[in-house]
Amino acid sequence: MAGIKDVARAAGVSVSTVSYVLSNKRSISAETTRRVMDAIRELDYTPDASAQKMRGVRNSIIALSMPIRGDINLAKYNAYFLRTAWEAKNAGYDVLLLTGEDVVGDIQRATRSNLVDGVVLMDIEESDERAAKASTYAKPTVAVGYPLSHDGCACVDVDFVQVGRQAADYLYDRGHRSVILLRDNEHEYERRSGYVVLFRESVMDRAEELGMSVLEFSKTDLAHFDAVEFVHEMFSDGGMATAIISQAPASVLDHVLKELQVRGIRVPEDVSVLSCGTFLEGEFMTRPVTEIPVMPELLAHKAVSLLVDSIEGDRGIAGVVDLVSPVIQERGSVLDLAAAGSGGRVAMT
Amino acid sequence: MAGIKDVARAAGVSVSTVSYVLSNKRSISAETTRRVMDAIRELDYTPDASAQKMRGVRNSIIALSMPIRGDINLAKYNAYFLRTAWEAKNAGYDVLLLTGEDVVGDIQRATRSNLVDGVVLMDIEESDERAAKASTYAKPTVAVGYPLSHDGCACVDVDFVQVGRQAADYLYDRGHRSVILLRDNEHEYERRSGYVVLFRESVMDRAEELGMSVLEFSKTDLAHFDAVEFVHEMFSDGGMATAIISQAPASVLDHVLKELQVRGIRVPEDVSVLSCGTFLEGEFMTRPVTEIPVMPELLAHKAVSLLVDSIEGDRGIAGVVDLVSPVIQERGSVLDLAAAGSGGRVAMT
DNA sequence: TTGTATGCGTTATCAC
DNA sequence: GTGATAACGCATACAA
Repeated sequence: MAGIKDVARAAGVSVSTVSYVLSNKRSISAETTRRVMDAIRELDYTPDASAQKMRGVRNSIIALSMPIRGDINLAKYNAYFLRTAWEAKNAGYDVLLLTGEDVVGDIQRATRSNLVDGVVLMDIEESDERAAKASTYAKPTVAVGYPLSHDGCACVDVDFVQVGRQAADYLYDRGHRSVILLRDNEHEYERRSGYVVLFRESVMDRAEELGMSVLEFSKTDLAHFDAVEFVHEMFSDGGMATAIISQAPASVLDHVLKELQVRGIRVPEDVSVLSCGTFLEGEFMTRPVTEIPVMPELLAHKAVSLLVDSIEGDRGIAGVVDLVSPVIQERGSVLDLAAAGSGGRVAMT
Repeated sequence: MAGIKDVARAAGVSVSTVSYVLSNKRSISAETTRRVMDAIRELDYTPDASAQKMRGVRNSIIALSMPIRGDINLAKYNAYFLRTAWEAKNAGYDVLLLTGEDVVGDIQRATRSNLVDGVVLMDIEESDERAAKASTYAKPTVAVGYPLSHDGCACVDVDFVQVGRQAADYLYDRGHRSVILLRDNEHEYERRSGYVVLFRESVMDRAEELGMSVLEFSKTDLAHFDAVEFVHEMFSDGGMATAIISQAPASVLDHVLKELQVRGIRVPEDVSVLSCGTFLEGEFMTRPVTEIPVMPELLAHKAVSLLVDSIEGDRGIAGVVDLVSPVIQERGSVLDLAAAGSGGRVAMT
């Protein structure tokens, strides 16, 4: 490959002139500029990235750590991953993928060797080793998620406590006094209670404050979930519940919708459905479901912005936490009992 | 960050000694080695990647170009993408993601600036600009796919001509003389005829040689596909066909399976189904379908191996084409008419 | 407006 | 077995 010296020779100038033409850091005569640019084109010259970096020029590469687990939800995963990659590129950064086994080691290596300028941690669990060891990384780090230990990095996540409150309030305001909570599968509860558990507790607390009864149903392991049993249990138990708050994956929820349909139970006329902490967009659903979704685009944007700010402003972001307020996505699967009861026909929200 | 000089000072040796301790390129006394290693640990020293690269040490980074199109099939996509990332890491390489708009420019920049050691092109179309311009990249390049112009890069793909022949032969050998070809959607035909069209032509050619009749059905655009119409048309047209060769996405094929089920048409007793060029593993199917799949793992492995060989052996691979032979995946959806007709009960394959 | 010289952190050559 | 130092390609302070 042609180097800056070759360009200089071809253009009949010194190397510094070539460098300055490229960086615009001092004025160069039009004639010289032209000759240099011609030589650059002629030789297909591209500055060597390593040499530039050694002179303190930024890499513009961020590491994206995304462990490949067996049980990931691809749709949700991609929503985060693709969007983060997009945001990074949009901010002028390339993305170095870190998917290895030795996650922490890889990140340490990539940051300490100055390979990357910053790190984004994806698919965060409650006890996330990557986040816990963030202070050992040599570059600013942002976690998309809210792990327990996060001293060394910034965190960006949906405020799941608010999601819980909002879910309870939303149903209460529409006249619901008895609901069923279809929990995420137990595996998730064990692993990433970070948000799964926060949400549950928040729902329960708020419901108690409001005097709303909540029945929990938790046998939602994807492989063994039995929608028939769920619907049966739900309606046999006094049949009090007027709404389902679902925290389960789209496929599980859809099984429930199908079973309801089979049994002639209408949504939302006979039972309302509200999905929380999910990302139903793009999933196939028997019918649209009102949801308080996680926000991949927003979180990805915030994470990358925060990181880039830190990189370019040389500001530390360790310990920063940005919890974004949930936004309900109405899709007509929740009935307003108050309105419906007060005369007119069913009022969808 | 601590540099090699700091380590040298801390260990009371010269920088070259430190370097040699790390590289094992000359014998160092045990005592010196110990002192140096201690200092390295003490200072958390990691060599600077750029400085190393300037001295000719390889980066161990490969670029992975994967354009994010709106209509990608995520499951299939991920199978390729994740596997390629895995293979790369396994070969000791990090992966730099290139998802931008200006694909060719990005690859040129990344290769010419020595940012990466090689390039893998994913999701190749028939007329793929990235592949066509591969000779302008400064590093070896492998395309996973088989584009028309590929002078500058190596190509790795399934041999779709063989897939077509094999599909025809497979059904013919089992007594089928009249089949329906459920084509991939027209959009794919326009865009990536690279393999979609190759396959179709091969099926048609081979069928003609064998004297097997093939009826084409092509209204398979995901959004508008009408399984009811398809099944109706299929069985109203004289009802000759005993098998379906499907080139359609999993979701489309599954609609067909469901419709067949609804109409009481059994698979494979009443009609056989063979899916080609798909990747049904992991997709939800009403019933298992015998398939001649694309081979993400194998192709990813071949692509990365080829690339790494080229990088580490400094061998050129431009123009190399590796077309792998298809392997049929039997899942009992094709009936052996010959065996079934010759006495015994249905023989599944 | 342009050229010369230095140094970034490392590896490898040469000297001891 | 170990140390001093040139060179990698570039950006910039300093000269002119």
